[in-house]
Amino acid sequence: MDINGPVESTVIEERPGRRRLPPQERRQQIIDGAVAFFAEVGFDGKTRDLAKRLGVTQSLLFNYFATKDELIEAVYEHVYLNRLAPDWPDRLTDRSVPLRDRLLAFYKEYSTLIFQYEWMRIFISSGLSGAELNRRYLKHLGELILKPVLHEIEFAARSDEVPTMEDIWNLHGGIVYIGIRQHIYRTPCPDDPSVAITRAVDRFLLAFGVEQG
Amino acid sequence: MDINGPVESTVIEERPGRRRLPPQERRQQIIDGAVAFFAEVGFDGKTRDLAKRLGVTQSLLFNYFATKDELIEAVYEHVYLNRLAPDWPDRLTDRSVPLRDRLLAFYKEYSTLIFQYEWMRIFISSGLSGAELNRRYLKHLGELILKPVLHEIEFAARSDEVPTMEDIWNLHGGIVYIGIRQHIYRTPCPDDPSVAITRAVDRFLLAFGVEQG
DNA sequence: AATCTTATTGAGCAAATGATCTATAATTCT
DNA sequence: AGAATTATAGATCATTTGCTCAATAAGATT
Repeated sequence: MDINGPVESTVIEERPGRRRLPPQERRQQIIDGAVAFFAEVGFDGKTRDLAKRLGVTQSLLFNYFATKDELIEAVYEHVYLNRLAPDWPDRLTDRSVPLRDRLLAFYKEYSTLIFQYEWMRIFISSGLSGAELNRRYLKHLGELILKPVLHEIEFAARSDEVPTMEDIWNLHGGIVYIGIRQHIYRTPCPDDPSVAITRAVDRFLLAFGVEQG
Repeated sequence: MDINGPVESTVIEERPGRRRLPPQERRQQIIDGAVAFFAEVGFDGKTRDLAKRLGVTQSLLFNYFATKDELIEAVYEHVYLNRLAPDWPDRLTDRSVPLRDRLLAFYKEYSTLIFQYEWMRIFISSGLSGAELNRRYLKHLGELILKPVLHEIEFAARSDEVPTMEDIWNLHGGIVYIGIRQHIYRTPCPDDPSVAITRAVDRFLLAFGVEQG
């Protein structure tokens, strides 16, 4: 017996006629669709194709976004927003936790966030087209994440060598490259990148004599 | 006194009228211009803009290439061709040379080849758009370069750990990422990447106990 | 049930764009 | 120098594409 409310509400209604949605909701639906669409075909994808995929008229898009560029801007914001969790700087510098654990926790969490089709492709596309948000994101990443990582490794280093910022970018790049191979090049990749990440982090720490438990 | 022939022949003639070139030469000129153009604006750049940059009519382009896609294909071939020097597999496996020297020689040579505006951007653009040449290139890279590198490091390894193919891709990705930051993200980068490369290679070799002179 | 509000549609415009075709003039050959 | 060849230009076509606007109907209100 169905006592938990209308299950049929979860069934997608294939009603071919027009479907009237609250503007807020429709706007979000368009953005979500646009993210998936532009990730797949690039920002030169045609608004008519996007509309067709949404099951909606092309002219409707321009009711919610004055221009295509404005829609793309909304896509940027939706994708870039909250990708850098605000608590990472604190967690990365919490010296009550072994540095290796902090780094592994960060990169495993971060990689599940960014090793996603839509993020990877929109990130690279927007980088290619010189989007301001892209440069801002990388600057934030450097300042809020990588620079603290540098200092933590410096602090924990037991060897005479100490890492440079370029070394940190190298560590980071090697890891990000997994996502690039997966979603940009569409090359065969390990299903679970965490072992490659672990090994990369361990090699890095080893080079600077950081204790690894 | 000018006795060494007509110097003025090296002066670029700003003749505004039509300039008739041998087809072979014009074709090459168009390809070269297209490489620079598409690298800058992406493959959705307009043929009219390309023609204007070349100082030539748009219709002329279609005299040399039946379609825009055919032109792009020619751009791919021009850019991808001979990027992987055929002697690297041999040089990388020449055990009369210390492994570290071989790796450093390869990556310094390879990085000067690929850390270039046009290559980097066309490589990434073509990867995004799923070009077949891109996947073929990466497959070749893996088979002809990275797999030998793996075996050489395995052979030279003095630690109990031995690298995996994923580790090699990680080494490679960390290095390539320099070029991505430079030309895709247009982020501040070291003028000379060779010190970062050297340090990355040394960290890698250290992790597997390879002698480093 | 009738009315009102407005989200959505469908037709269509103006500019952009890939591609075509004929006229023109640069270069070569005789 | 004149004729022949053909690389190039200029005009133009057929679609495509971002965008507009008046008409329509879905859902809320009374």
